Amino acid sequence: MAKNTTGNEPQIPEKFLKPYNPQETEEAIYARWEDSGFFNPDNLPERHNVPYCIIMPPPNANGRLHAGHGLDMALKDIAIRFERMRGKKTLFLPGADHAGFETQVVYEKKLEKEGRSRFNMEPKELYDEIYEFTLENKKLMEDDIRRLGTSCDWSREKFTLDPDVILRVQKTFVEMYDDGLIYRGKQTVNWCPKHQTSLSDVETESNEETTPFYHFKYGPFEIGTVRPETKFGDKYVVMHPDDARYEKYKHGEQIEVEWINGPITATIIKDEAVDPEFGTGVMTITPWHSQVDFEIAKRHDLDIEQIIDWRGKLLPIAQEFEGMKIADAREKIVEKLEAKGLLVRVDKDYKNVVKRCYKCQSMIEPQVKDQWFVKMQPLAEKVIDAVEKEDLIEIMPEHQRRILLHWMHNTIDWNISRQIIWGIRIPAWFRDGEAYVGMEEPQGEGWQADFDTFDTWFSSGQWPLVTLGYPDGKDFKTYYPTNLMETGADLVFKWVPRMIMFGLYLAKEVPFKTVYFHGMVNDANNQKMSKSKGNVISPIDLTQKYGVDALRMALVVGNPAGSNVPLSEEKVKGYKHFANKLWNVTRFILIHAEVHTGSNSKTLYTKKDEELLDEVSSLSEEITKDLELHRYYLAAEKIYHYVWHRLADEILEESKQIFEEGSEEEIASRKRALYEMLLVNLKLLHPFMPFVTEEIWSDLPKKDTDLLMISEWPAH
RNA sequence: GGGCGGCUAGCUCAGCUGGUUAGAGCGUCGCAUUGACAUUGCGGAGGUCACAGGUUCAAGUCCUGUGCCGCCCACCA
Repeated sequence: MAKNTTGNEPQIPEKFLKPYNPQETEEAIYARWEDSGFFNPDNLPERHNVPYCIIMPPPNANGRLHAGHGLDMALKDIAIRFERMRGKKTLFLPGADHAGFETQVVYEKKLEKEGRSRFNMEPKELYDEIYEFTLENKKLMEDDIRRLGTSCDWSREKFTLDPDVILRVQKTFVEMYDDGLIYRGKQTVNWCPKHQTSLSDVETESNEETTPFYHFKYGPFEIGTVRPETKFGDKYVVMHPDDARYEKYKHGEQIEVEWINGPITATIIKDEAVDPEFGTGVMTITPWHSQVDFEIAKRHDLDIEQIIDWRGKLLPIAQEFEGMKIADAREKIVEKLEAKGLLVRVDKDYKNVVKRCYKCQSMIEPQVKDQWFVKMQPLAEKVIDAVEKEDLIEIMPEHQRRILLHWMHNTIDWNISRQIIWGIRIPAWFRDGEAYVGMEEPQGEGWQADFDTFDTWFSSGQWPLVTLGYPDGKDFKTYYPTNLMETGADLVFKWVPRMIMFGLYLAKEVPFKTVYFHGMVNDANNQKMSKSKGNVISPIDLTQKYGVDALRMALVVGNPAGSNVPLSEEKVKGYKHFANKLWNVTRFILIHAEVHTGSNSKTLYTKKDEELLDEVSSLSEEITKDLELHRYYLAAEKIYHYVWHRLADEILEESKQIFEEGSEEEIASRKRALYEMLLVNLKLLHPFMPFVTEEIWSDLPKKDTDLLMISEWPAH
């Protein structure tokens, strides 16, 4: 108990005599919340009757959380805690993503370190190892989510490889196939020669690079290329049909030209894809290794030949260059053409856009491959109708709406086949060029199962549906469409439109009413965090140093929708000070409340104190409004400002004077008012700083609920 | 090539539908302070709101243009 030196000192809980120490309390508080059962909406008291649901974007189950997750979890948890206290029946549904390609890449790096390779492993062996690895990491990831104070219902947690999820995803594929929305086709795909898989466009990075641009003599023409190594099969020479310079050459005409490995017969093709303004207005084509060329070849029914194999080495067509890697072959081929007098000139500082694998930076090799494609146009149209015409989804910040729509207006068919083991199997079988799609293996001999797995976004696109148990689940009926989808701005392409698409296709309803995009969490200088720059800040380290509440405040204050937030240790430290300030405010109020509590509990408030209480009420209303409008950054700043600079700096200071010189009525009124103000402030702060507020609450002598987490919000 | 942002105090940024002398945090300078506060308080300095036009009784805020910075998308070989 408190030191009792004069005999008049108050009896306040001893813990308030020391500074607030988050490390000593956070774990126990989270356990209390979890044990209370109130994370599960089914256990909430009766007043919580209107459903409110947020589905957690499942973090990748292949490692710890990063600072971005910290913001992600904080914003959602603020919304959920606010709505829970307001009496909503709140479901915050957590999950974990197997993260197909991402995880496989992480695991391959691990194998590499051990001197192993996935290419020497049985598929089943590899799958089982990654599965085990993922389960281990999933636990760590979940610990981190708990650590951040996230009030989600763990009893409903979903993993993207849960059997029911797999089943649903496969069923969707079959249904879409039956509806004509999925087809198998030979198309140019983005092939990563290192990872041995095709990638979607969002899994590649396009950067402008300086590459030598070679000009060669090709019969009577001059052609340009940055990729001489693909030119072996070039037997078509293409020009624009209206190009007057080449009028005398007729479409389909054949000419003999001297080329890399001797004379070949070239065919003249006229096609409007050629830009007469670029170079000489003449090009040769390599349909297997270029999307544009492939399209031209298809239009004119030309031969299509593979030049580079799946590992990035030249095929027998290259004759003496067979088996060489691209980089080596390029040089040698140019030398040979030069020796033959066919090299006209080289532009050394030519700039062009090079596509690379977003994970390993290998140059993407366009390859032609049989893959499953989603026909995007009919699906995108539904999204456009829902978002643009019917305005069924509020998107924050507003400009992301335009970006999303722009993407939906310009979408191309989506390759969903991945040549990796770590994912959900595509339910298809092949026999003699015939394909069968269905949930069960077809009858008959000789069917070969498709080895490929789904692009991870094909399954996570259905996340709001599968987590709630579409189509028959009780939760689906209660919580779909969900209220808020809060996620990173980078997912405006990858994820959000796909969820809307699948939601409209399967459930005929948008999956969420509001989308809130947050920006990136950068370092203190607002530079992107990256391992190579060495400026990565671990959220968990920060919580250990300063407490979770401080981290949450630092991430949220001054961070409106869509903007990037610089995270500095100084800022986090500042909010640790704030937690302690609140702690001491409580101490002050408890001391005086205890000293002055007497028989006159019926004393009315003085006019002055009524005004103070009114002021808190209007603050509550303002903050409620801000939270309703998802202005978390403003709400957090306002309550911070009030507690520190109004309550502590002014009201408490003034109270000291009243306690010294005021009348008995004034003193009694003030001490009651202060206690009221403390209660309201703790409630207003709780969504932002759940731990310190709950910890204080647990020692208050008088309150409306045992746990602050489910106490009643002070405004409507 | 197309799209989207940003430009407000030394730094990081707020400023919602246009409305008094433009705000916060950090930093800085001065003063006070052993206290409810290890982590405190009070006060000060510091801004032609990127630039140029326009609309308006009124513009940081709306419109047009310019400049610089950043991000995203893109199949000119």
